[in-house]
Amino acid sequence: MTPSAGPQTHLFADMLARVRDAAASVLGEGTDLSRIVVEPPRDASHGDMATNAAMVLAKEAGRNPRDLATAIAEKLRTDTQIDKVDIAGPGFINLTLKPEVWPEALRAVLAQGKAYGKGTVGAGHKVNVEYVSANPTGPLHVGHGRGAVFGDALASLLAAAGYDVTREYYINDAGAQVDVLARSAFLRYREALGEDIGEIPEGLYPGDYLKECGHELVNDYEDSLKQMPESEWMPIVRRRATDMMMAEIRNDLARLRIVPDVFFSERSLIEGEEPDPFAAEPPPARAADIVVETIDSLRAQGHVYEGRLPPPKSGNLEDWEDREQTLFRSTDFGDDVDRPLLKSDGSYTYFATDIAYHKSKVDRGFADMIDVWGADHGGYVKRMQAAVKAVSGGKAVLDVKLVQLVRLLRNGEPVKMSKRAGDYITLREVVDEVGKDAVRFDMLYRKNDAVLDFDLAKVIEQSRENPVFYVQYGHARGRSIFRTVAADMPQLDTGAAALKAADLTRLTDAGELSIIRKLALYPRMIEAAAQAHEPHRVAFYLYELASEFHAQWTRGGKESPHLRFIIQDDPQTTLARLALVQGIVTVLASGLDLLGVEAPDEMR
RNA sequence: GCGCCCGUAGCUCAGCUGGAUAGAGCAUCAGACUUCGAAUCUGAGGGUCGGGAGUUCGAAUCUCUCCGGGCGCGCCA
Repeated sequence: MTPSAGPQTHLFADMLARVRDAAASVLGEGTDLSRIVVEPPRDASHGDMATNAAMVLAKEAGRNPRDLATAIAEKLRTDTQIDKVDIAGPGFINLTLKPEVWPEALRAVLAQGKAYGKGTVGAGHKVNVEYVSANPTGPLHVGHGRGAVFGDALASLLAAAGYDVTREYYINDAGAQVDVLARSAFLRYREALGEDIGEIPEGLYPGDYLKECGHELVNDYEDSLKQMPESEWMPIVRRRATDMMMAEIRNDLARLRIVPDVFFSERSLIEGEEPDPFAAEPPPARAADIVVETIDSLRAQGHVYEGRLPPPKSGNLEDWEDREQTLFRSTDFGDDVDRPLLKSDGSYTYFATDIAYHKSKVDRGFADMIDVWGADHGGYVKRMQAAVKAVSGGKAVLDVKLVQLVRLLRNGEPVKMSKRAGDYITLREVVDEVGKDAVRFDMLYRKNDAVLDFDLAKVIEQSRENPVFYVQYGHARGRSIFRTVAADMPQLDTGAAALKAADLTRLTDAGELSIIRKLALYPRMIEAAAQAHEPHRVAFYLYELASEFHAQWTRGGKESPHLRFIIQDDPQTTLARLALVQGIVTVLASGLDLLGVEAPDEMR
C-alpha cells in the first residue's frame, strides 16, 4: 500500500493499520485494537507520527507499557516506510517516516485533485440531516441561519466522508401557528380589497411581508373569499400563505448556498397532502393519516397507553388539568417521563406528528439521522431519541445537534428585536449586508454548542482580521503565484502533468515539509470531523493551513530569498514549490467548498 | 426541584473522542514592505483549564459534588 493508493486510504489510516498489525502480531489475534490512535505528535521533534498503542494495550496484556512498546517497536522497525522508531515518555511510540514518504503524500494531493480528502468511512451508509425546519410563518432570522449553515456544512462533510446524505427541511405547516398566519394573510387580503383594517390585532403576525399575499389572493379570488366562512377560506389562504413563505425561505437559503434535497410537509403526514410542494416528481400516494398509523403500530407493540401524568414542574399550573390521556411510554427508552400524543381538543401534539415524521425517515432507509435544532428545544431531545428507538426497533440512531443562539450586535451593542412588533432583522438582511461567505465562515468557526456573538459592524470593518478573509487570501495568494510565474517564466510548463512529475525531493525546507505534513492530515481531519459531526474542525484546519502558507511566503522575503516559491534561474526548484502551492490551493479550495465558502482567485 | 448545555490568557475561542511542556486570534509592547500580493509575517508578556474530591501509567477531556451562567420542564413548534 502506498499513500497514493487512492481515496480509500491516507497516510494516517495506513499507518494505523500497520501499527495494529504490529500490535496483533505481538499480542495475538483477538486483541481489542480499537483504542489505538495514530496522530501527529504535539512536538515535531518527536517525529512524524505517534501512537498510544502500548499504553492502551498494556493493562489487558498484563505488561508494562514501555516493555510492550519495545516489542511493538521492534515489529515496526521492519516496516519499509518507517525510518526511525523511538519510545518516549510513558510508552509513546514515535515514528519517523522515510523521507520519500512526504513527496509521495504531496503527489497524492496533486493526483487526486478535488477528490483528495474524500473518504470512505461512510460508504454504504445513508444519513438524513434535518435542519432549519422553521415555521413558515415569517422570514428566517439569524438563529435559523446558523442552524441552516451548520446543517448544510455537516451534510457536505458527511458526503465527503463517503456517506449517502440527504438534506431535509421539515415544514411545520400543520400547527395552530400556520392558522394564525392564514388569518393574518386574510386580513391583508381584506386590506388589498380596499378595506380599512386598522391596527393588526394582538396575536396575529403584523409584518408587511403578508401584504403581497393579500394582493395575490385578490388577483386570484377577487372578493369571493370574503363571502366564505373561515372553515372554507382557511385551507385556501393557509396553503397560499405557507407556499409563499416557503418560497421566501427557499430564496433566503439559496442566498446562503443552501439547497435542501427534500422539503417534508408536516401536514402531509396528517392529511395526505403532497409531502413536498417543490418536488420535481409527484410524490407517491400516501395513506390518509400516517400519524394514526404510527401511533397504532406503537400501541400494538405496547409503547402507547392511556394514563395520567404528574403535574408539570414549571410552576405554571393555570391550564393544568389532571386527566387520562394517550401517552407514549418514552421512559422505556431513556426519557424522564412519558409523553402525551394528543392535546385535549383531540388534535395531535407536535411530538406525535414528529414521531410519524421520523418513522418516515426510518421507512425511507435511514438508520443514521441527525437533527439540527435550536438550543431552546434541548428538552425535546430525549423523547425524540426514545421515539426513534421505538419506531425503528432500536435499529436507527438519532443524533441531535443543538445550535446555540446568535446574539446579533452592532459595534458591541445588541440589536433590538421584537418578533411580536414585527421589527426584527432578517437573515436575508444580514446576508445582504455582510455577504454569504462571512456569514457562513463566522458561524462555522465555532462549535455548535457555543453561544455566538455576531457583530455586523465588526464582520465588515475588521475584515482584515476576519478569519474568512485570511483563508480566502491564502487561496488567492496561491493562485497569484501561478499568474506571476506565467509572466516571469513563460517558458516553464506549470501544467498539472508537469507539477505531478516535479522533483519533490527538492522540498527540504522545514516550513515546506511542515506544510506537506499538514496537507497529509487533511483526509484524517475530514474523517474525524465527519464522525464527530463537527464541521467547525474544517474551518480551524483551513485557518491553520493558510497560516503556515502565509508564514512560508514571508520567509521568502529579503532575509531568505532562496525560499521564494519562484526562483527565476532554478526551474526545477520552482516547479517543486509550485507543486506545493498547488497542493495548498487544492486543499484550501476543497475545504472552503465543504463550508460553502468561495475560494477566490484574487481579492484585490 | 429535575434534565440538558456551557465555564480554558484582559476579550473571543480551539484543544483532534484520555496523551508528552494547555494553543490561536483580538488587545498591549517591540520589529519586517525599492517583496512571488503587508487582507501578510517575526518576537515578547499574559493561565489555580470555575472550586474540590475521585477513576489510572496519564484528566481541560471521564465520574461525583459544590459555585456561576444559559435553555427546557402536557395541549408552542
